[in-house]
Amino acid sequence: MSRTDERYNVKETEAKWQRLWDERKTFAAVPDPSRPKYFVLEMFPYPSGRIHMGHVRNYTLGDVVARTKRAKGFNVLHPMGWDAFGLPAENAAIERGVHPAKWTRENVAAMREQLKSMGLSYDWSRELATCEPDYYRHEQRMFLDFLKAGLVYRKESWVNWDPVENTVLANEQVIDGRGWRSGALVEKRLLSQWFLKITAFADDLLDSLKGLDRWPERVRIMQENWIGRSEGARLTWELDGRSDRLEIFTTRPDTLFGAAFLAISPNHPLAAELAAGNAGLAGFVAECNRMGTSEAVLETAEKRGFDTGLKARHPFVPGWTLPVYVANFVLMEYGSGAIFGCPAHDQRDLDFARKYGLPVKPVVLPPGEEAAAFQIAAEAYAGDGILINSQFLDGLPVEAAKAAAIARIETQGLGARTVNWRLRDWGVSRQRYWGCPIPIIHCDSCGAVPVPADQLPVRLPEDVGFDKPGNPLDHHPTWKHVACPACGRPARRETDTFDTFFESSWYFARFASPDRDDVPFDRASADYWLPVDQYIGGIEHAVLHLLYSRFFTRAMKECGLLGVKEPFDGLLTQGMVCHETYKDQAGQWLYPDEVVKADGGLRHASTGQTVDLGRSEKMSKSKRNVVDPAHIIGTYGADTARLFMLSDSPPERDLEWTEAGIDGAWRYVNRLWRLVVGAVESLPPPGAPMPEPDEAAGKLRRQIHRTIAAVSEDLDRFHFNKAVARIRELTNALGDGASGWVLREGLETVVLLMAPMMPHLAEELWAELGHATLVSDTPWPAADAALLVEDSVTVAVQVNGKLRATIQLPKDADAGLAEQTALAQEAVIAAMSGKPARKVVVVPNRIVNVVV
RNA sequence: GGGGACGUGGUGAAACGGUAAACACCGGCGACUUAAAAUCGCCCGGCUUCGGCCUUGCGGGUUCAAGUCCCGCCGUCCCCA
Repeated sequence: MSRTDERYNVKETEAKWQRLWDERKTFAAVPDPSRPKYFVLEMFPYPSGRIHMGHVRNYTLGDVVARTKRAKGFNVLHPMGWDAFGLPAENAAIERGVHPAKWTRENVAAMREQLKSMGLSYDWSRELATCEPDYYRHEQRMFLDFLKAGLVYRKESWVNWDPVENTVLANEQVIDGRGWRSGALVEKRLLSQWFLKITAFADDLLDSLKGLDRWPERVRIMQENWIGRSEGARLTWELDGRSDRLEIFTTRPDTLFGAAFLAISPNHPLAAELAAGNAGLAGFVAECNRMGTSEAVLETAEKRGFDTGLKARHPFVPGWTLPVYVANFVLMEYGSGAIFGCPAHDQRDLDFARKYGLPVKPVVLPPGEEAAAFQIAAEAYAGDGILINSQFLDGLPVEAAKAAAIARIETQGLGARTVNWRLRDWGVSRQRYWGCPIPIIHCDSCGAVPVPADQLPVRLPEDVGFDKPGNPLDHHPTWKHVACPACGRPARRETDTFDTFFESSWYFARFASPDRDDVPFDRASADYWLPVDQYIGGIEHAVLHLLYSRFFTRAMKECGLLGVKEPFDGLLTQGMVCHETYKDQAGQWLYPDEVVKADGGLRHASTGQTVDLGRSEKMSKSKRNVVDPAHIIGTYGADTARLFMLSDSPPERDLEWTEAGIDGAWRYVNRLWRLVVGAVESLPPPGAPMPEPDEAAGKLRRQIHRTIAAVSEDLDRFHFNKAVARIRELTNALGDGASGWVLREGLETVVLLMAPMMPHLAEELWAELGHATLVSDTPWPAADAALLVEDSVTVAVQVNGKLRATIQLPKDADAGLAEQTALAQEAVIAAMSGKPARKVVVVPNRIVNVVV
């Protein structure tokens, strides 16, 4: 029996190499100033208990980057950990009676095994879990550092309160105004909560986006929009019959002479004051609050207002007064909670003015319009133009008019130029058990007192019950009762815990020195490893996680913990893993393995019932269109799963999981194995001197080295699918009768090039090829520059832009020869049909275009 | 409502403004098999009078040359949510 009749034993082989990497600590990272470092990090997972295809894709991408950089001589740090605090653990506790700590630790153990079966090149000695005190103690310390640095404050803030469960709900737990579990109508409650001053860095967070040139443009745009810088002016208006003034914010001070009304938020203090003596207004305010106050609701809801009866005096026109409305589209959180409306130049204001019969006076004349004839009908004009009907602003273009208006506002002491931000400070208090305790003690006489450093960490007590609704920390018999660190009198611990984004905002830095228990990380290690050179994860974290991490890094820098301000130098956001969806005749979702293909249609595997095929969507439990990675890895092996993740779609695009695709990858794994194993005996030994290659061998060598060059470049640019295609091409060529020295060179090249993608198979074949070393310790192959130059090139010949012929020319032939050869082609002569060439465009080594 | 991305064969996709469809998947035909699977080989955008002609969502534009750049539509998806 020849060796090619054997089968590649995936399970045994993959386990063998995983064990060996582990024993040899192949991927342990040690700082080494003599080598360039490379920190590659994938977003760490929430330990749900099982990995899903999204993880497989994410971690495969990261592993390819890590292994490639390693082979290219970088000192690579590639760690993994667990984002281990969060709600699902508490839900499991309530629903199944398992303690969150136990549930989480068991999930971590299970997922670690699953990740290990993927053959990822992690330095597992740096593994961390955010729910352990040796991790969260440091963030308690940092929180107190931030407090000292003036980056933390406490204020009253609204929360969603579930009156049945006695608990605070996250926004996503409120569905149609009701608690997701209890179904009770959710109330708004004011609670005192901790905030991190992310707005203190708003300018820098925005400006520095420009320097993040290895981030996807769309992530930068999303952050830019989220931060939402707008320039404008604050301006106070006098009110008839009142001594106080009303301050508004506007981005269009140039349109002041087109103002038709003022509008204040239903939550504005003035609205509350007026509502007290006005039942109609009070009703309107209550109605607005029921509707919700998110931007989304405001944007789409009908614009409505309530005339307060108050009149505001125009700052520049004596005797001109404007009505003051309470309006449902004005946000208290934005600007000063009050605006002026200019209907002619803002669509929302125009709709409002039409509804309430307010005047519409144009003050910006669009280019090409006549001032006398220009009118606003159904659409407001928001574009640039020249000011009219505006006294001292007349004749100015919009930008100049803004400046002039602000100058006048400032000289008259009515207000000032202002920059306004959409970004709000980060509320980090959560009324939850399974999170990091906020290290504060509340004392009736001393107020909120930080827990002294020597009493950290404030450990989360594990002896808690989940039978009562509400936060178990509140019900704990002893935990919260402590002496005030300042005065010694009885006091209470803060029972809120941190938002879980807190943990993920600095874990990348902890990886630099995860064993230090005295400091979050040591400065020297952080200085060596940070920033993360390549961060990889889902686009869903484009705003919050990435922005919080950028803020945290700045805050840590300000506290002297590290020297960089941007945590992630490069960012790759991978697309989703999708699958077709299936429904039976009753409209129930079906799992893919419940469906079989039969006579051109789809049928239920056991009942034979017809199955309806739905569109391909992101794999999700609710639609049941999931494929379990453990099952795939168990059947085909990790390498096959990894190859499929890389081969069909570029990483940032969505990937369609198909049975056929995984089969195709599996066939390639076996084909390559057979090719190598079948050839090994006929090959010269490793390192044998190269004989003079014949023509076919020379041609193959050129292809080998072209492939090295192309794959290297593709991997650098994360064009993994193209790299796979190039490797497959070379594999096809090697199976085409090559032998001897060149075949060895070709096979070794294929093995080395695909090693980052299919590391187990690569190690196995490398050993088969007679090497005693690991592929994982073998340098990346170098392309021989001499073999990359072609002496002859194929050049396309066009006539009037249409392809008519191709010609062979020596590389870098001069334009004269190219033109002469092109014009001599029969097909070219025919296409020119006797007309003279008016012009001949010659692009060397590419194309000749004859224009007639 | 605002912001963004995308749209190429039956399918996933390639293509510094320069020969559209590389590499695969599906499908078809053949070889090897008692047979099937596996494997190997060939074909695989459309039309064609076999000379060619047409083809990158639709309509314009820039250019010697446009899938690629610009403008306007249509559609899908994502973000603000």
